[in-house]
Amino acid sequence: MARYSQEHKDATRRRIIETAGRRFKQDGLDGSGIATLMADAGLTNGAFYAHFDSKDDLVATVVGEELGRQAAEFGELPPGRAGLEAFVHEYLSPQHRDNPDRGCPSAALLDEIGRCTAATKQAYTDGAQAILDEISARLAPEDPGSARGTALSLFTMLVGAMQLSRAMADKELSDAVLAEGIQSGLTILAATSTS
Amino acid sequence: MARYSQEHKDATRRRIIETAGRRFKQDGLDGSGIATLMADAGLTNGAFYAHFDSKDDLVATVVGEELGRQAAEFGELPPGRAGLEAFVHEYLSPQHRDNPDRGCPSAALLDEIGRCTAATKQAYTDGAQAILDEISARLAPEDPGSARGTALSLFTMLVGAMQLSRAMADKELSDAVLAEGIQSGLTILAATSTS
DNA sequence: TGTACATCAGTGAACGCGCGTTCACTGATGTAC
DNA sequence: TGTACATCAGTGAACGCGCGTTCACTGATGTAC
Repeated sequence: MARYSQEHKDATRRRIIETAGRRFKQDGLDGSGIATLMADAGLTNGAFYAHFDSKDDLVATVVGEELGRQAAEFGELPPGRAGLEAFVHEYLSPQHRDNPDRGCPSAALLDEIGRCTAATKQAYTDGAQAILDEISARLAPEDPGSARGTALSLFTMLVGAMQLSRAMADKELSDAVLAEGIQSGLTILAATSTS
Repeated sequence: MARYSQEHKDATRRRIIETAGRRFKQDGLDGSGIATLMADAGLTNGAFYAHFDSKDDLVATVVGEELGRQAAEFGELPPGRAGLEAFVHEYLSPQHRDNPDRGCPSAALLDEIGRCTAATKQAYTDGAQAILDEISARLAPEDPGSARGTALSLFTMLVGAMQLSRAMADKELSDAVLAEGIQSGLTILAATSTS
């Protein structure tokens, strides 16, 4: 089976990227091998190198794709500040906690990204800036730059709280982390609502 | 060389734990093999199993030890709320960012801990509660329970900000994340200073 | 329109390597007599 | 006090395994004539 059209190759590449995104977020960057990942995508290991130079190349691509998607998803939220409140509730939900494969790449992978290649860190950096831009623009539409600090505070708190809730051995404690995180998130939003 | 005293065995075990703590925080839990780690501790791979049942056992032990040490270190800070301000500054310093092996285990490993065995998550949970207790007690000495939410907000924001600063490809951006994180941390502390 | 050829995505076995773990062995020390 | 023995932390080679990567090959399709 071979010699397909460019659209077919693009579709296969996209399928690998999306499968890898799910697996990486579920099992970690080191916890997902190429062979398993390709089998998940309905292919064999050898085909991988028709699409990517190396695993590092895939990681950088996936990280860029995941963060770009997350930034774009802000467009689906209710407009303005209300959208951020909805985001806080969705982000710190049990569904998000229990399904990392469909969730935030930062919550699943951020400490590992700090140990990755320069290309991966660059892809992450670009994507994170886009996300912080989205948050800032909703906090202070007339002067987004002034809300950078608040946006960063909200984002890092959410990421830390989700990681913490996933690390809790006890479900009640984990739920409490989510609930208190939501309160903190809304407080951070409220603290700037008059500006 | 063998048949040493109990103190010798305890010292060796401690040396393995401390070497592993540094390596795990530097290269990740999956990025540090037993053989390399034991060589770092001045031993050969086989000796490992005279001290631990498995790598999972070591990970759980190290996570517990690291968090316990971090909780204990709050005792070295200036008393009261001023100690928390000092903690925020130290935590979000370039030295901490650039030396993960000597730094916070949560900043280095939290998303990986969420994928570990129940024993490791339990060790993390216990240690994290001790840390949150230390922070709460300084925020509201007369009623620590009331400051739980603020303590959690501060801790998760610091962890998220440190991970983010380490993931930035650009040094200036990384420095900006630290600086804005410090402002956010002090704001969180200030918001509860009247209660 | 029909035929010969070039392309290249995908196959699947194989590469060397490091992983976590096992195991027969060593030999300095503590204990028993 | 001197001797024989048991202990067990540590050694280092080996185990099977999965890793990332390579490679000779396949065969359906697009292109050239």
